[in-house]
Amino acid sequence: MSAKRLSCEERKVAIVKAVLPVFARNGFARTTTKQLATAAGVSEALLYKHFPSKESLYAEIQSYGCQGCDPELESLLSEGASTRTLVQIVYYAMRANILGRPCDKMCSETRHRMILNSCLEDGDFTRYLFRNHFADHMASIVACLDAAVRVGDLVQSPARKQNLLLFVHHLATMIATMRLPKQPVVDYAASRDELLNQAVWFALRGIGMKDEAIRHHFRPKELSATFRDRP
Amino acid sequence: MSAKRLSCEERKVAIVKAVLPVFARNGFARTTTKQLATAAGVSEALLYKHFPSKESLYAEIQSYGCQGCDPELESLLSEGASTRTLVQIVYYAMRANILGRPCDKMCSETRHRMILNSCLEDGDFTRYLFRNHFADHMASIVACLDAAVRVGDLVQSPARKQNLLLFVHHLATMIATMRLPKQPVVDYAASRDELLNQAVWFALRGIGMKDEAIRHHFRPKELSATFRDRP
DNA sequence: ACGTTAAGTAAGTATTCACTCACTGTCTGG
DNA sequence: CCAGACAGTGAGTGAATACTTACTTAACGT
Repeated sequence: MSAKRLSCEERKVAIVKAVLPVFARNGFARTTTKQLATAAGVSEALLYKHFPSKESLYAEIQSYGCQGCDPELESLLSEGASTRTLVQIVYYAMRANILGRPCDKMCSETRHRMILNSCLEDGDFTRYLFRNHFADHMASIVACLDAAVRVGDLVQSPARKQNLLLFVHHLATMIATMRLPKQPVVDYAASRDELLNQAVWFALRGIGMKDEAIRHHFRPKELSATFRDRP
Repeated sequence: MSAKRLSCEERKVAIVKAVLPVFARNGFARTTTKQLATAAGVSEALLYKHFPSKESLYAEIQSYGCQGCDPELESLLSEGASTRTLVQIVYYAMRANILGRPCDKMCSETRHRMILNSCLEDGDFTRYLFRNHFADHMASIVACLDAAVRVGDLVQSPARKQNLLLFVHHLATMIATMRLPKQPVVDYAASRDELLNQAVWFALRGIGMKDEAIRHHFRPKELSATFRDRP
């Protein structure tokens, strides 16, 4: 084997990166340390030089997976609370799950597998992800909801605002889940783009947006172009 | 050990029943044949008398898990296509996932774990479940949508009708998924009943039901009583 | 140049796991 | 009552796997 010599930290990062998709694809128990070593291009022994156990390596990839930056979402949120922003956020969330994020540290599939694996186990990874990535933005998005209500684009809901947003996220996640196996689980009889549009409509109506407002602000083609063009 | 002597078929069924929740909880790879034997109250050797391999036993529990009858849903569907029926079905689907089905061969948690495990693997189980349990009823539920549109309770949706129903199901499934770990993944800041109501509102709005119609047909307390009272 | 440090590995070991075999006890039909 | 069929088990086996040990080699400061 004989890997190119790297510094301790470089090697650690290299291992984590290489190992992440393998763990995500097979789950913890089905992944052997040999597979991990091969994927990282090093010997098993070296794995154990850097990580005391398979478990700790798994923990490492989980925390690595958590520290995702989401520049697109950030810039969306900075645009100020409005119906328009709200629509863009819902579209973006749905798109990230159905079409995949364009520039992402780990691919969407890997992320989904980790989320589901986590929910089947202790839930730590997913909980952390929600607390950090979701909770932070929650306030800004709720502000959008309020703004939309104020201008009459949104009808108040009996549901807690935060839960409405969770529901949107849940829907997106589950659609992605259905596409995880090689042969998709359900047939939506629609292209990815069509499915995306259908899901966004459902979500926007679900949070209480009026049809006129949806039709006015949700222009699939423009939005699609907006996100494709970003770096 | 020495289990009570049963006929071949009885023992087979007994093993499958006993083993199902264990597989569901730990997933395939993390479950050992020893655990399975202990759960079934027999020796590992006997397991192998009845099933040629661990894999085949897993396959067996999957097909066993698929053949679920749903008498409540059946009776709902037989009531004729109407907005009222539609609301009841959405409520029932959501309730079954959030509160659990009252009388079920396997508990809701087991079912969810199997669904997710399946999506992370080949998807066969979940696909089969959709094809058999969902597709059969799909036509009747779509008829309800049509009926609701006809009487003006529902606004037509840009989304395929079947997909609207899938979206409802997805939401329900994901809410249940969040509750799988001992410590729930997200905090909805609501009791189960409140959450159920919030999710039903979201879903009904999502499929395009007008607020007046929802308020008119969705009476949580009555519905709750209806389903609690059934045998 | 050279000694120290640390990255890296080949070849293990102990254990666990899926699966087997040779055997025992018990029901049943004649 | 007994012979044979069959439910059931204890005690394995070989393969795989998580982890270790004893060693090699590249890098670098002085």
